[in-house]
Amino acid sequence: MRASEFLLSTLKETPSDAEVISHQLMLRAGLIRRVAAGIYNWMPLGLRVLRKVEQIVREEMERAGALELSMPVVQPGELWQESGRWDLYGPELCRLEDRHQRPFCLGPTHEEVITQIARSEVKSYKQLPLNLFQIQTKFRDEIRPRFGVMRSREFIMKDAYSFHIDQACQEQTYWRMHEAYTTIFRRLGLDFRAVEADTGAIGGNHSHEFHVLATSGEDAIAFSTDSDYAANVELAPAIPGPQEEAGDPEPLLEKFATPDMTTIEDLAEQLGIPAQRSIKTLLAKDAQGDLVALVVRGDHRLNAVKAAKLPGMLSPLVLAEAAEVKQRLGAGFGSLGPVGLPLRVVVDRTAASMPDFVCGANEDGYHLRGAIWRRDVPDCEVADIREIVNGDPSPCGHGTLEIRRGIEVGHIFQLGTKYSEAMAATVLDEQGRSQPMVMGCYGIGVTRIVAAAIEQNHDSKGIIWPTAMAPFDVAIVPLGMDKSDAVRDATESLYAACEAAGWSVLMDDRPERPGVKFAEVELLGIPVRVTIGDRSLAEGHLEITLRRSGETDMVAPEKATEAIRALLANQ
RNA sequence: CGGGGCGUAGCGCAGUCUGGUAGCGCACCACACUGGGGGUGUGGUGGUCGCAGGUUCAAAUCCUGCCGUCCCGACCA
Repeated sequence: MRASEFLLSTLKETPSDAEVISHQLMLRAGLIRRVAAGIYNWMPLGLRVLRKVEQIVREEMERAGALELSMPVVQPGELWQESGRWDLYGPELCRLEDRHQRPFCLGPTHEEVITQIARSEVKSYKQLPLNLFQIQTKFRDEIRPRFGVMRSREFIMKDAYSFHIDQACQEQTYWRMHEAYTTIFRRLGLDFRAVEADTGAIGGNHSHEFHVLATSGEDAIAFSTDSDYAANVELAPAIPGPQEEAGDPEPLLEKFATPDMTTIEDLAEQLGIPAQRSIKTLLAKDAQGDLVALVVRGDHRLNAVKAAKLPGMLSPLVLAEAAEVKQRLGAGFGSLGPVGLPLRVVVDRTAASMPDFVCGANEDGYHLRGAIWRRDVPDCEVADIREIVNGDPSPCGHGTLEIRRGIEVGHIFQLGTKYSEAMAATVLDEQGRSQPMVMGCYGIGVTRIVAAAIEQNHDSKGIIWPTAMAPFDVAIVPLGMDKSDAVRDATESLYAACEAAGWSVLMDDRPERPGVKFAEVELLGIPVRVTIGDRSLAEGHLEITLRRSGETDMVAPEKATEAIRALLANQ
């Protein structure tokens, strides 16, 4: 590709409405342009990247035995009513009517359509298992689209759905997809982790999210320093440290005045009580609307996902209102404690291992010290309800947990028979009995991958593409091409040689100054740059510069393609 | 959905408080110089000042309504 024939729409300045680095760089490099909130054009340069990602995803899905198909973006409301999601999905589902006032929606996902396909095409267990995928535009009317294509309303997703006669077969495909995803992200050249995730409302034995690690990620994930264990922090079990020795003699329970102190920080700052020596008591509602006390150590946070899974609790977790607490218990939020509390009390395992503790006295302006679980709160339940923190022992038994941030780019889970039952997608088994098909579902955020890759791979000059995703493999930057026949000849012959070698090449044949060309190639993040100028040509070589390291090699023109091949293979 | 910010040329912004009929930098076009890191000069193109209504002799500026867009928040006691 000659730059003079391409649409390079780079910006020197950062658009003011872009906050995160990937969004800024995607706009500056001219990969995308905004059309409306959360809706973007993919410009020629950006589309090249997108297509590369899609192609790798497609190849690995096919290698793993999945078949590509294409389902519509516009879907009949009827199908969604059948699955029950027409009423459940909420305003994220963009609904519309056709000219006959029939309900339709823009597909935020395709379970309904795929299930309809399966029930009409698959009649026998002999046709199973079946794994179908598409790379398709989705629309989710997000409350708050943000971060460019990272959380946009219209986006491209690879979604695959598998159908099975039983759970065991589904598990096999599940792990095959796990492997395929691992290969995909490795081929893309991304630093990623597969992490155990919440199986959510649908259930199933497993669910894994694939995260690209980046400090700007929206999700927190925990992983072991010494093993492959990794989990979403929502899910990772919090293991108490070694049990502390009880004081001897046992401390006495003692009430003391704490005027205007209603937070753990107040106690720490004003009375010097370390947060690790106090506990905090939160109140949530159970399914009957009764209050339940949830207790964690002062320096820990409640994990709402874990707490919601306690027997009898509302899910998602609902915390109590201040007014109700005041009325029921006669004390404000900041003065609560488990001692003598006439409620069900659930204590986090780590808090329960404290030999004694400081807590609210259930009376405004007072706290208790010297409280001991066994003696003062004999009827409490103990459970894992806190958020893990850096340095917690790993649940796998090896090493400690480290928390890092990630961008979710893939998610695989087990659907069971939720949709096949709702939509009567059944097959006959070996005994001739009708069975709902067991389903799995596997998604990859294709457009999000592009942004995530930039979050992870950039510097002050711009994007640094992993080679597999780069819009061009090689940039040829001739200097003074219009003035020098030597430069022109060397450039044209290298261009032809690179094309012949099968690389995609951007040849900057524009009459721009060198600084402009260099800055642009660096902003675009093309992995290898070949600079051709009279100066170095006179000394018998071309300059080959790597985007990532900035290193430059001097190479004889006839050895150039060989050198480029080696560099591309190494990137 | 709640709170806040912003809307003036393709991009970044000033001008708004204190009303007088629109400006700067970048980009773009032409020419000249320059020619290995976003160069210099001269001359240009481009704007219903988000939209609608109101106040006024006069509105980018004041008032009202609407729209768009971005950010923050939506469990921590």
